[in-house]
Amino acid sequence: MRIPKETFSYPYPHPAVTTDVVVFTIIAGRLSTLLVRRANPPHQGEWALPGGFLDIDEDLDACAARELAEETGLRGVYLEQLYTFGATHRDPRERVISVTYYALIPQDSLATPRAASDAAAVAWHAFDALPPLAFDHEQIITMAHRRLVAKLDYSTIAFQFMPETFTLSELQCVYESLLNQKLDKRNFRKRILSLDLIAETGRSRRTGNHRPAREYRAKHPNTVEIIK
Amino acid sequence: MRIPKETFSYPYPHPAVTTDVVVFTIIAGRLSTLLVRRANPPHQGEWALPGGFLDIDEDLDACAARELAEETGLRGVYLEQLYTFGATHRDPRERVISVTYYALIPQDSLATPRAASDAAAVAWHAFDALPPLAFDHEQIITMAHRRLVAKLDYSTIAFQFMPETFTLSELQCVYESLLNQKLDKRNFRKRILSLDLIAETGRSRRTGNHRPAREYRAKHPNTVEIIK
DNA sequence: TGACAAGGTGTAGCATCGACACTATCTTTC
DNA sequence: GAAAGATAGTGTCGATGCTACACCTTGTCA
Repeated sequence: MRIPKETFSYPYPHPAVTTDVVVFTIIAGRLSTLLVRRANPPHQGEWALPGGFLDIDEDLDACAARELAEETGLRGVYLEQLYTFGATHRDPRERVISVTYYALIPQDSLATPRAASDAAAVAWHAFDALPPLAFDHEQIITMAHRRLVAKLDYSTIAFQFMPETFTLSELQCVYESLLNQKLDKRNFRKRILSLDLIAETGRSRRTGNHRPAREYRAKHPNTVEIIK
Repeated sequence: MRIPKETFSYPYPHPAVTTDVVVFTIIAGRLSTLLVRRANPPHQGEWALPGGFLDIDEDLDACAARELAEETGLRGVYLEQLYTFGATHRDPRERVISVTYYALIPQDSLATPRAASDAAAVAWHAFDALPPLAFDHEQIITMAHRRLVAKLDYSTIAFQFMPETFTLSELQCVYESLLNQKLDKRNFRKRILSLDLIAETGRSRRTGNHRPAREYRAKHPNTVEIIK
C-alpha cells in the first residue's frame, strides 16, 4: 500500500490504470491458474487475479512482470498482453482501466506462491474448478484461456510450459490438458518432430516401473514462433 | 479542447488514457488509412491516428466509437480492440496509455472525412505510402495491419469491407489488396462459395464494356465469424 | 523370468489446396 | 449487324497433409 505524501492534480479526471495477470501452469497434468484471496474491500475475501496499480514511471509490461514476480518469485517467464478491460463500473472505488496479461510457467517451477502484503492467501486452482471471482476476473480468465488454446494451433507456445528438458509424453500431456481432449500418440509425435523444434539430449528419463523415455530440449526455448 | 473548471486530485499519480483508432478502408483497390494532421504540439503538423482522451464515465469501446464517428461521421462499423501501448515516454506531455482499436469501413462509404476541431486536416492515405507519423503511431498501424491480414485467413472479416451487395471480383480485389498478392480466380471463388457465407441477390451488375457480374450479399453482414 | 507399464513405430484412405486455360456474355465501334 | 475488346464464369488433376488405427520394445519389479 502506497503512503501518499502529497496529492496529484489534473485539469480533468484521470482513471487509475492497473495490470492483472492470468498465470497459467500445469500441475499434476491439469491446467491451473494462480489466484489471490483479497485481503481488503472491495470483494474482500474473494479470489482475484494477481495485479496492481501501474507506477507512473513504469512500462506496462514491466508492471505486469513486477506483479508476477511479487506473487510467484519468477522472472523471465513468458508474458503477453491479452486485452484491456475498462467498463465504467468494473471497480466500485474509482474508474479503473485494467491492462491484462497472461503468463505461462513451466511445469516444474513448483514455485510456492508467497502471500504478498495485500493478499490473505495465494493459491493455484485447477482451471476446470475455479472459485467465484472478484470484479470481471472470470471474463479475463476465460479470454486468456481462449487465446492460449488458439495459439496452441499456430505457434510454439506450448513449449513455454515445459522445463528445460522433457519427454514427448510430457509434451503431449500438456497439449491434452490445454485442449481438454486425448490425442493420438503416433500422430502427435509425427507432427511435433516434423516441426524441427526439439532436439534429443541423448539422455533418457526414467519415471516409473517401465521403459525410460528419450529426453528432448526445445531448440529455441525463449522464443514463441508462428508455425504453418 | 476541454475547458477545465476545476481540478481533479488523487493520492498518487494517474496516467491519462486515450483511445486511438486505425481506420482502414479500400479506395480504388488500395488499402488506405485515415490520418489526422496535428494542429497542436507536440508533433504539430505531423500526421497521426484519430483518437483522443477517454471520458471518465465512458466505456473504452464507446470512446473509440465516438472518436471514429467524430472523424468519419460513421457509426455501426466494425471496431475491435487491438493492443494497449503504454511506454513511459511515448507522449512528452504526460504519461499517456493508449488503448488502440482498428475499424473497417466498407468500400463505398466514401465518407469525406471532416476536419475536427483539433485537426488541421483529415485524409485517407494509401497504406503502402504512409507519411511519417507522430508518436508511436507507425508501430500501431503496423500491428493493426498484421492483425487484419492474420484474420483474413481464419475469419470472415473481409466482408466488413464490402457494401451491402458486391461481386466476387470485388471481393477478390479486397483480398488481393490486403494480402498484397494476386489470387487465382477459380480457387478463390471455389473457396468463398464453399463457405456458404454469401448468397446471390439474383441481380447482376454492369461496371464497364463487358459482361455483367452476378451480385451477392453477405448472409451475416454484421458478424465476424471464425472459420475452419 | 514373467508380468506390468509406458515408450516407440508405419501405412493407407481421405480431404484439402494449388496450378492451370478456355468459353460466355455484354458493350462499343465500324 | 459483325467483329473486337473486356471481364465473368467454369473443372480437373496431382501433391500434400491429416486421421484412423495395432503391435512390438524396453525398462522395472516381484
